[in-house]
Amino acid sequence: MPSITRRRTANVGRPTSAEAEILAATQRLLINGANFTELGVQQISTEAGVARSTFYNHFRDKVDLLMRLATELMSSSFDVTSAWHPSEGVEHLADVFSQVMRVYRKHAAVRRALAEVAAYDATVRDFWGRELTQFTDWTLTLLRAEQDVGRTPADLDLESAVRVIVMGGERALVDHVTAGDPGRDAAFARELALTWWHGVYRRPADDGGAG
Amino acid sequence: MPSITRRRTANVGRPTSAEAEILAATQRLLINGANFTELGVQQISTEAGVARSTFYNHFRDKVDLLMRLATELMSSSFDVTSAWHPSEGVEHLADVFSQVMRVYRKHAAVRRALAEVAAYDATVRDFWGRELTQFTDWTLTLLRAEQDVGRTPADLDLESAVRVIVMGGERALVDHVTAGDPGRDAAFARELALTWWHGVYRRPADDGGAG
DNA sequence: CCACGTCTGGACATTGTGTCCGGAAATTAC
DNA sequence: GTAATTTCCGGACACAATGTCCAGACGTGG
Repeated sequence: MPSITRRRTANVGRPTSAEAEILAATQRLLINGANFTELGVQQISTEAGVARSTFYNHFRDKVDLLMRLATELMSSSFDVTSAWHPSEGVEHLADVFSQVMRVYRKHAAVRRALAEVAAYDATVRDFWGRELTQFTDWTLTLLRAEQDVGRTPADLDLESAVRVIVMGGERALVDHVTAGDPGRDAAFARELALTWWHGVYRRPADDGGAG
Repeated sequence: MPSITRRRTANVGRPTSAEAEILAATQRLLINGANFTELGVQQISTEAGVARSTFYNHFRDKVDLLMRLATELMSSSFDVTSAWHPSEGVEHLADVFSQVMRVYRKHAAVRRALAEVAAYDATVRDFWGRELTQFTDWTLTLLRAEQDVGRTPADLDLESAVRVIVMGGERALVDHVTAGDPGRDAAFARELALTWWHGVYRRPADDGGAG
């Protein structure tokens, strides 16, 4: 893959140029349930009301387009999550998950596309992986601290626990958002929070130190 | 997609025909780390020492090939799992997960390919979904029974819990197998078992009713 | 030897990708 | 207003991969 290049030169003077049109069109198509992989450059261009060649004036290829969409849209759900701390208790954690779920629902289409392409494209996979690394690192730090203070069992296998929480959690969340009943978002968030909480602390609901 | 058709006519008379050759070659390529999506019919045929047209004599397309590989190889890890019952306790559950992990490691390549294609192909996604449905149903039944007997908290949201366990667990498992240290399979299995156990029962390690 | 089924190798139509270019159109600079 | 610059259009091109089709080679069993 060549370098990034192709930075717009005088985009400033033209607010809604073809570029924005293409990004919007792609989102529209994705939201309508289109499958990113079998979405041709032609279709995207047509939907955007733009010549196919124009697409290539702005994007190296479909993957480039997807990444741009992602960075543009993905108001990191990480910010929401990382604000939480065990001292705030389980119920608060459930609230956090609820918020994350809202973010997921909002950007569901793009996230679906990301997951889809990540399965077979290394570039996107790495990008996505980097995104998840934030969570992994954060969780690891948090769990280690809890363990040091003796709140979490000493025999907890940190690496495995983090994997179960981050990878597993992400997957369950996506599955709920794509297949579950939106009316039960809160219930799901609570269940997820409680499962992690008790799973990791391995004891009854002693509100996490109520402190 | 057309119907299933294409059943071998006189396969019996020739044990190791092109068909087996192709299946084996594909596995070889996958195990060597090849990406199923960017694996051309030409490459597969060449690797199998067979003409490209021969490929189409046996498989409708690449997806067909993948499904055949899958059903042939996937000695359901379900059998292993479904043999377990809560009365056997957590540690036994960890053993079960260890066994499942062995199955996963063995068929890792094909499973990776399945996950990959499932991301963008409906046929494979459905197939894969059906596979997971077994687990979902089983877990649901089990949890409901536990809840009826009052061993599991009444406020447990069944549907969500199942999602967290099955989808999340599968993902974490795959992640561990592909990215984790094989030497720590047991540790991971145990962590997974303990997290589910305590997460679902929400109380300390009262060995699950000890029978 | 003949019939049958399989394998071969190549031709073919089709679809999608990414590149390139000449000219139209619009924007900016002068 | 005119010239220069940039973008967009639309179409041509080369290239790669799919899936279909067929004529002929090959080998086995009757």
